[in-house]
Amino acid sequence: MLELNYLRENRDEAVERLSKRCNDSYPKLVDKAIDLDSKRRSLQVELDSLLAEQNLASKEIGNLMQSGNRDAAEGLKSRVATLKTKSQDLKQTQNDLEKELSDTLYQIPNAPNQAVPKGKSETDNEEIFTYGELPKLHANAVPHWELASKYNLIDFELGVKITGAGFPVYRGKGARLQRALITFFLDEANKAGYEEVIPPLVVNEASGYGTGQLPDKEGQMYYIKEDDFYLIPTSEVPLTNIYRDVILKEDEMPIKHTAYTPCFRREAGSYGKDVRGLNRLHQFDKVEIVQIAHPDQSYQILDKMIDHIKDLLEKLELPYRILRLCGGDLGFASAITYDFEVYSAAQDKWLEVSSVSNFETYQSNRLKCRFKNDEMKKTQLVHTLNGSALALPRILAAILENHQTEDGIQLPKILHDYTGFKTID
RNA sequence: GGAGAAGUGGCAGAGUGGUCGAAUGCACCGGUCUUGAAAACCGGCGUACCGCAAGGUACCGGGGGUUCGAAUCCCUCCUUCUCCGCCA
Repeated sequence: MLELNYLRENRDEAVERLSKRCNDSYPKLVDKAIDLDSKRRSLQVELDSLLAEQNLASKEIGNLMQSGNRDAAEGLKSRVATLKTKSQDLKQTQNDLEKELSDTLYQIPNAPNQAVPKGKSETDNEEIFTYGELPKLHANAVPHWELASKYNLIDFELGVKITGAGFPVYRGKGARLQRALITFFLDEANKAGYEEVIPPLVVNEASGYGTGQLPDKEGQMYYIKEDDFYLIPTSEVPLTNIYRDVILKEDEMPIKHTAYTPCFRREAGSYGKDVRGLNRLHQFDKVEIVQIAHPDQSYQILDKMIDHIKDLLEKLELPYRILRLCGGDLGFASAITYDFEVYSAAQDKWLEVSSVSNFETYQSNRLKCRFKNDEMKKTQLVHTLNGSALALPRILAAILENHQTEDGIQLPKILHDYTGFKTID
């Protein structure tokens, strides 16, 4: 969530930045939060002095008891009892205020960075970079789900039988290609200095709140009722939560982690178009990169993460474009997001394969992930960033579709050593 | 799953109702000494909120309760360890 200090001291700037999201309700929420906070603070002052008086009186009672002055002690006791009733009342009011304040803060998304274009929907996203020629396919080219079945790479129906729609079964060269891509992505991340992690695929409620999936995206996660656990929708959740309630040393940063994990998403409400084949699944594989960064460095780091992903896509010989998301399309917790889309030729579609974001202090504020600032001698919130590098299914779809020939699928050179085969035919 | 024990500052470890935000040791930071280092000695050394400051308030696994007063007593949840059972 946004920092109260920031809202208090830069109210107009916050409202201005939030306006990029094109939602009228935010200024009101900001003012409500500021108002609740100031009430809470003045209440705190009142409560503190009341408690100070109680504490003092209690010590005095102790002294009186020891010196055998019972009557005086009893007198003070009743005085304290009055104070206590009052302070308990105040405490209750304060708890209510705090609850209302945090509810309000949870409803305010991150304030977009200055570079984020104002806009309502994906049509307002800004294309900032393109790479590669759009491939010209042969006359009989088909979409990936047909290729998958033709070459026996993925069995969608079998997945329906075992589980349900959106849980494909990869097999044969399909499974091996998938594994090769995972290894390739992890190797590249390792080379770039990311420490590899194998995290839990199931997280508790606190972790869900830490990275901002809860409370707003509750319905998007699979939930295990008996244990109050959630299946991860992305490894961002366990990776970033490693640093929940942690105070780092300044020279430990930036911290860089990568992980391959399956990701689980209910995708409630997105049935219908765009769900064919690998385009949208309930379970999919992803390699993620995450950084915990010094606030002064996070935007440089964001650029490096972008370069890392560009490099992956270019090595895979896939045409792609980078979009800077407009305010309306920006994720709730993000200050700025770049989406990478590859061109999937047979569908004639751009498919999102990566999303790189700087969350600034929005997540770290919830996570309470801070560092000791050596100069200022203060603890300060870190910046968190993450990006997909990369999401597997759509990459697989694009590889199959773009590299198909009359005689089979020619794999990009970089993968040959990883797969052990060059073509699928 | 059954039985028992325990959770205190970065770590170790005291503290069983009052002056305890918490002894002590180690680690860490600053200083003295030294050509330099080590050792020794001196000082500092949790987080958050309010305050110009002095200072105040909260926090001893989480939550709740008893009491004028709780790290200390009670309830509950979580976690860890030991033993038994089960199992990859």
